[in-house]
Amino acid sequence: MHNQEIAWALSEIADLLEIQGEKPWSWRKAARVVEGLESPATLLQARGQLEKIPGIGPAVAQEIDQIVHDGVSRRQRKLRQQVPPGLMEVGKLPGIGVATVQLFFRHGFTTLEELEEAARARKLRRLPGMGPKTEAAVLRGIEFLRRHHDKYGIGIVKPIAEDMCRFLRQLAEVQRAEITGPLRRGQELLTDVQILIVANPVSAVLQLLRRHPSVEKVLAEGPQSICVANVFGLPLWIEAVDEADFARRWVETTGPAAHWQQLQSRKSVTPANSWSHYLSAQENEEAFYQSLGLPWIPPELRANGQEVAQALAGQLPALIEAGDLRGDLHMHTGWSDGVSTLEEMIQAGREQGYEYMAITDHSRALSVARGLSEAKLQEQRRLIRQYSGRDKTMTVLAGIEMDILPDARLDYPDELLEGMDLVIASVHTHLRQERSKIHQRIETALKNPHVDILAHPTGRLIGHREPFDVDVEWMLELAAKTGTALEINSTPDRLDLAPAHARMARELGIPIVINTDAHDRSRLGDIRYGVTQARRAGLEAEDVLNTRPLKELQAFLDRSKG
DNA sequence: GCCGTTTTCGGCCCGACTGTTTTCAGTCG
Repeated sequence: MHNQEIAWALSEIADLLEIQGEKPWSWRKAARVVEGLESPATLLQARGQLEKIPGIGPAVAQEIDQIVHDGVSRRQRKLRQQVPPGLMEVGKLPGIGVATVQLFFRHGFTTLEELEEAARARKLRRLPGMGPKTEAAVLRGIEFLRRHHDKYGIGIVKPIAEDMCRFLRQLAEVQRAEITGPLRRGQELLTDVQILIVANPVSAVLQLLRRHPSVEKVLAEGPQSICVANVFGLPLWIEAVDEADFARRWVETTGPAAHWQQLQSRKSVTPANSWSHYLSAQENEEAFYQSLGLPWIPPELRANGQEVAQALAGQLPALIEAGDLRGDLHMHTGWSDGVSTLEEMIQAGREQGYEYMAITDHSRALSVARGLSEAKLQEQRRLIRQYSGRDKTMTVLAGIEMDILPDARLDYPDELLEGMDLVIASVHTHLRQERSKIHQRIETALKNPHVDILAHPTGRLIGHREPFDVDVEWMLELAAKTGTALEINSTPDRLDLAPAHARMARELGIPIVINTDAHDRSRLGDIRYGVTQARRAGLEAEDVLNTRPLKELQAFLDRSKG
């Protein structure tokens, strides 16, 4: 069982307890701790070492025992019975907290449907503490949730799919197992996992899958395929194909439909009668595309079919790869709201094989995140430079993720910023300001000569929160003028800039950086999601600032300070 | 529920805005 699955179970317990009026601090903390564990919690559980982890006491440890053993704990089952299932959904509405959920519950509203009906009938505004605005917000929120219904973020889906592929590959009956479908194209939100296998005998593999410990139930089944749901209801499709047909089916299932249709229309230009011949003969994608007179098109570029014309014209970009990155320029430590220590983060950066990295904790205004006072920041900077000086193989930059304040001022004075190796500016608060105010804030940051990078430029949280009200084209044009770099944030919930915007940024010649924003050393690996995002935007290594050698990066950072 | 003491009980990230109210509870990051 994946640590993430255990963390979700603990979070669910926390949510359920909270709705019942309890204060489940330790359950939330335990969830966060388990999520960030280096080694599998199942292993620690088997060795009886769970309780040794700070944040996990006897009660939580016992809970994890049961979750690992049975998939759910007794407490979870009991709590689920006590709380109407629809209420959990209600709690996800933006602007609706526990207290309001409880209020709704007391007045007999336990599902989104009931709430929607009441809101439309203008009855919700009559509840104590409610008004027309909240009523409208509830309707907007319901619409938002509907749009993201049954969708899972790539950060959740990909590890599950990879675990399943690993499991399949180590079976003697399986010759090949590959992720396919929208996940392979790097889509941000997904409804399922699709895996293509070559196996013999197929029936033995399907039989095994039915009894796989992560499988909660079988949703559909045929002679060549099976669809199972894991404990969190995520459907996994596993389809077996003949080895000779693998490449064709892999391309077809990777999709999307428009890309496949374009390929089919190429049948006429390939040698006579060869379509079916090539289709069955090819076992790898390169050969398959070649048979259609095309170079191989990376999955991230497969879209509306225009990429086929681009490929024909020999204009496919040489997409950036994870190995091109020489450093990560945005991460947190325990000095602010990170989990790992400064030393641990630096060590983790070393293990990533980076040439350089930047420590960028939060600034003082973000008190929730224990943002650093000026004195603390200077103390940290001193420490970082000590570490960096000791290591000849990797440079650690002393940076800061500085808040852009609600009144469009920056959180630190220029004199302090000037002394930092790297300055990131971010909007974290007052996200619902009107556009003119948001623009004013972004303008201040971009125009400041000490600001090197604007982080998560639109503030979106995929599936949770819309971007703040910003005219992205306006922002990109300004960034191009000021020469400020824009970030592709690799946190799977953010992936901000979105590919379309990153593409525009590239066209405008804006330096782009791919960062993790890791709050935990184990999350430095999330950089791959940012790279996927960059590939979907058609970015090449040279478009990305942190693929460049330290000297060139340094030249960029010093550009405005001379 | 967990932790760490000023060690067996109290604190648990905290300040400001929003939408509702006429002084504040609730939400958010």
